[in-house]
Amino acid sequence: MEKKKITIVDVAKKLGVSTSTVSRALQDHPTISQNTKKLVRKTVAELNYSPNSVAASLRKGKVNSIGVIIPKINSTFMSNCIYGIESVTYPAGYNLIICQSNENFEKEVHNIRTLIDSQVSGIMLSLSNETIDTEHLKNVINKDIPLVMFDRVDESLGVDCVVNDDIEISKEVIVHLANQGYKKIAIISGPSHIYVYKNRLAGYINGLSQLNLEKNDEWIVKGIQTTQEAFEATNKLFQNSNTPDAIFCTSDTIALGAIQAVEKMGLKIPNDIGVVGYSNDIFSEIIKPSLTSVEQFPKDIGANAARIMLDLLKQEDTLQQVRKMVFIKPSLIIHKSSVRNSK
Amino acid sequence: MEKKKITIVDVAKKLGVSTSTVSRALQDHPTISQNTKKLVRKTVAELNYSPNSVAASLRKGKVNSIGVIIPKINSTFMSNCIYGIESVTYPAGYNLIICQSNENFEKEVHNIRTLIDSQVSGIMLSLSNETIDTEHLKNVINKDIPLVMFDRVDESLGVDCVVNDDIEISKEVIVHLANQGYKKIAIISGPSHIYVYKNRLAGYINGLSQLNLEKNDEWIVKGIQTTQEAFEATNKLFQNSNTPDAIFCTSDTIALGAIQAVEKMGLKIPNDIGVVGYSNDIFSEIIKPSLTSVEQFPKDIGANAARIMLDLLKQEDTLQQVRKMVFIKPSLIIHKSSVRNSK
DNA sequence: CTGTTAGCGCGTTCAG
DNA sequence: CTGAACGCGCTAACAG
Repeated sequence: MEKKKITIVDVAKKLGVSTSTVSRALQDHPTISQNTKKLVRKTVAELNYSPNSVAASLRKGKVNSIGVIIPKINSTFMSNCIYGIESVTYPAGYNLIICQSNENFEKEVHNIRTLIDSQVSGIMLSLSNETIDTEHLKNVINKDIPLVMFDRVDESLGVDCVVNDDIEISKEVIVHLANQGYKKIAIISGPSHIYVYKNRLAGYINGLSQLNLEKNDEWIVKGIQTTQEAFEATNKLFQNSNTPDAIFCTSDTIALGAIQAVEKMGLKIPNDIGVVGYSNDIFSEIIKPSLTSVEQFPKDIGANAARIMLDLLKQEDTLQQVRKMVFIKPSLIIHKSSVRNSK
Repeated sequence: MEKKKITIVDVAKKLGVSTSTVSRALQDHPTISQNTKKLVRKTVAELNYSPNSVAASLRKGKVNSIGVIIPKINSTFMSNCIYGIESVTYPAGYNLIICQSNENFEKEVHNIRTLIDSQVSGIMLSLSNETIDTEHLKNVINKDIPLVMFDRVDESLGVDCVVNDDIEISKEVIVHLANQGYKKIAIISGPSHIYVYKNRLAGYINGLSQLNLEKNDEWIVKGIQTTQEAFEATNKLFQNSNTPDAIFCTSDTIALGAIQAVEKMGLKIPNDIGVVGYSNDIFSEIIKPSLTSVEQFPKDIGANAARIMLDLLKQEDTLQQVRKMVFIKPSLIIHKSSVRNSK
């Protein structure tokens, strides 16, 4: 029971017109009479014809899809980036082909190849953790395929990027803590080869300098990822003779471990120790004391990256060599963990 | 500065062979000599040629992508479904074209149209909240495009479905509460036209009957979605003369509102009132008391749905009329909110 | 083992 | 306002 695919030819035959007439009618071409258009639409509906966009793409040499490569889709941050991207690309008539690198370099390279072969109009990318070599991206650039990076970017490639303004907001965290009377601020951060952690640390150091606060290498802990690691790191932090009175944690996961350790030591948050997290997970408000945290705007990051992509897609011919770097400013959500009752 | 696209013709010319030889070599066709294959690969690399898969698709009448339509990508549940889908489809060589309906019926219909036009090999779908009419899906079925539904499904369409075993686990929730000595169990649930809530409610009623527990229409609250609504609903629940001693909330969002209301009334969880949530959000463990909740396995749902899709894609010709309904059993994660110190 | 030929379904000149 | 004819880039008969 083979079902024959109905093509534009079938529509044309049934109506006794040429295929070009049908094609034009479907695209609302101005030189086709209203009457013919109506007839065509009617026949299309009757035959339940759907245009083959693969054929159209081949003919036009253009595909209406944008490829997106992200490390993992099942993270709040990334899925919200996609959400933001889609909110911009959908109204513009583009489909999204979404690929995961799974933090794997080989897969990222493979994804790039597939997207190039699929003739996507452009590629939006957030790098995998493993990616150091970017030869595969140079290939994209060579082929003149518009490329926009977001969040996990490589600035050195000279492509448009959209990122969190991690440095600025981290400075702001320090200012906030200083305003609350904390003077000895430690940081527990993630691996420094990752773009975002590097910047959060930079903002911290920057903030300390600006406010002339004490800087102490023992108060700078890097490479922490899990709550458990953060718990241990915090304990170690308080084994020094000179102990901090506040901790800036560059993720909420880290903050959770820090809080557990601090409470176990019998110290009170926020009066003895101030704690600030990063990413404003759902639980920040719910835990006690509620956690001051940095809220990011992944939807805006995605939407901005998508807007740049659409611009790139429009100009295309005019090879203006402008390069954009967009910084999305996160906000500091102040809760109880960093607000002293009496300063 | 037009960059000329290099095609298979360019490769063939440079090598002095025919295009078919190149085509076959690239597909590792058995009748091509090893030597020619090596030569072709070399030339392909030199010219930086990438095959145009749009043209190949048109020729073959087959596209190696699967369309996925979900209500919203930025939910833990859905993004994990996608993760599960991708983990199965990627190794099989398929791309995912992901569309969001945004809980909007019109957009869902539009998405379906786009995917059909794109000639996707198959469509995987989780319905929008708004969707009641399923004419657009009948169109997919008519065109013999493999269709698999997951989570938010419509059983009446006769297509393969993968869902949570909501009924079973909800019964289990009731059994657990009964074991803890709760006898007057209320339910606060979402809109009943949504598949999952309908089933959770069914499981609840089923469980009560099975255990011969008191049934009371005043203890059945439907149509609740936000924490705020749950807060109010809980208050109302306790204005009756006959008040419950446990509440089964069919989402953690609802549970949060219920807990707030109960605590405000001065009742103690779990001794006065037991509370169970659904979905085991990250915060369930963190809040105090920690929340007993149902953990779902979205990755498994996605992976199973994807496996069915691949099967469908393989058989295709053999029109076996088998229909599958796969139930993924969630687990009950028992925390403090439902475990009485003294029964 | 390789070349020749035809055509997938559509959009777009160029003629009327 | 409409039709005829060509070709986008590739694969798959059919022939050698």
